[in-house]
Amino acid sequence: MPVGLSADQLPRLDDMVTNRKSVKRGEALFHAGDAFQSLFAVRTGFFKTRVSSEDGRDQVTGFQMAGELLGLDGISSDRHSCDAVALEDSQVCVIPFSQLEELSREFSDLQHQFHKIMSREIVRDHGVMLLLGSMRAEERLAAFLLNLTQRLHARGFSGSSLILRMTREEIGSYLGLKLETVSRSFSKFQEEGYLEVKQRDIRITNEEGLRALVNAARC
Amino acid sequence: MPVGLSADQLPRLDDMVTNRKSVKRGEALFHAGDAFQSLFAVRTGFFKTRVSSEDGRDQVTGFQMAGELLGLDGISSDRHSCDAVALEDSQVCVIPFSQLEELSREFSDLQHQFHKIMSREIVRDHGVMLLLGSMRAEERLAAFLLNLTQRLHARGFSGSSLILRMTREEIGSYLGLKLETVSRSFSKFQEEGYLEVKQRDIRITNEEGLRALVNAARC
DNA sequence: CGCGAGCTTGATGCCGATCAATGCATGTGG
DNA sequence: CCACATGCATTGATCGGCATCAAGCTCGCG
Repeated sequence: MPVGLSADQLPRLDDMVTNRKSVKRGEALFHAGDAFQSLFAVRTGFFKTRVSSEDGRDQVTGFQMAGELLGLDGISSDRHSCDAVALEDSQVCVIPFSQLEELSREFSDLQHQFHKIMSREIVRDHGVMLLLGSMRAEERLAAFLLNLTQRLHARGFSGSSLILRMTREEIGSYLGLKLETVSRSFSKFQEEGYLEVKQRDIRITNEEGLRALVNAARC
Repeated sequence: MPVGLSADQLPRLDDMVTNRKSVKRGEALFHAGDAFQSLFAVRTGFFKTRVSSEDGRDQVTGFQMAGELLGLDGISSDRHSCDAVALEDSQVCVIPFSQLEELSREFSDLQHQFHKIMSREIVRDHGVMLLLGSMRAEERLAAFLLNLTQRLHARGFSGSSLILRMTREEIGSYLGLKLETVSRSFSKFQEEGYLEVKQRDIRITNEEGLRALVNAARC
């Protein structure tokens, strides 16, 4: 679990998260409606989360990579409210939520860290709302790519090249666009010299350009 | 604070929330960048929260009425990440966050309730993302109105008529639409007999119709 | 080698943005 | 009390970005 913690907590925390679980590419870690018992920390692999409305519509609400937490949505009603699907063969730590609450009553550091993580998820969602509510297609894609590379970079990967784990359609669903629009934007970025795109293989050749695009003020 | 709590906690909780604060219409309870110290529970009145990007764009991320909580965004970085602005003269309870964490280490019910509230906010945000990412203008407005009336109804107000506390522009910002589109959609709803609209005074005359609109599947 | 899932690219159309004018309510000063 | 200013809402006309429909392409895999 990606938290700052002090020495005496470590063994207890270790106990809590001994339980591991593997999820194959394409399979769900949990579905909307499933009973909520545990949070999950991604150890390896890559996930998407997805909500659906009664009619067929659905929306990708996030992509999660190593070190990120899944399942926070389930606390509110003791049932998960979204699906979490592995985009590649993955492994997670199972964190029984009642144990987490118990431990965090003992260790205020852990408690505070957990609250920060939930809050960060709320702040992230607000950022996505801003993106969905007020950016145009290319700005959305640029913001998405910069966010992805930043997170990958923080995990020791290159800050300038990446392999997409998700399809154009999934990117589109996340960004509120159709897959064709995503594809066209990729092509546009390539023409403009911001990216080299080979299917899911992306190299950023002009990060400043992308950044400028996102911050393109009141045009 | 709108939580289920057991008897022995009440006095302690009361102590925590004795501090009140009034906010006049148009004033901010807090701004993005302000140091975070407390959460706020709306006692009376009505708020909007709003995030801004570096360029001028901003996005309304929510509307809060009596009993709802403000400030959860601030936990993640010890600074608020959005503005909270009163849409009418309002009063809030100040809830010092460190005290809340302390108390919730003692009382697991309170702890769990608080976690549920944060999780509910995440689930709500996912719903808004679905709305912004995949609904068309009229569906968005219908969903918004149904959500508002449902929350008002839960507070003892009429389930079928309401007075909007926010402008068309604020509704539009929340729904990812321009104010003209919001206005046109109101007019359309009136023509179709779903609503009676007199400026900010709304009467729902065909709730089922609105509900059907939101659930209009894969058209 | 051929199939299928995913991706690209083109042509067309529609929804909602934009631009612009008018209407309506509230408030203010002469 | 009226004239006028101001903020918000409505409505019309036009435009543009993205969706939609459609065709071909790429690559991995049985």
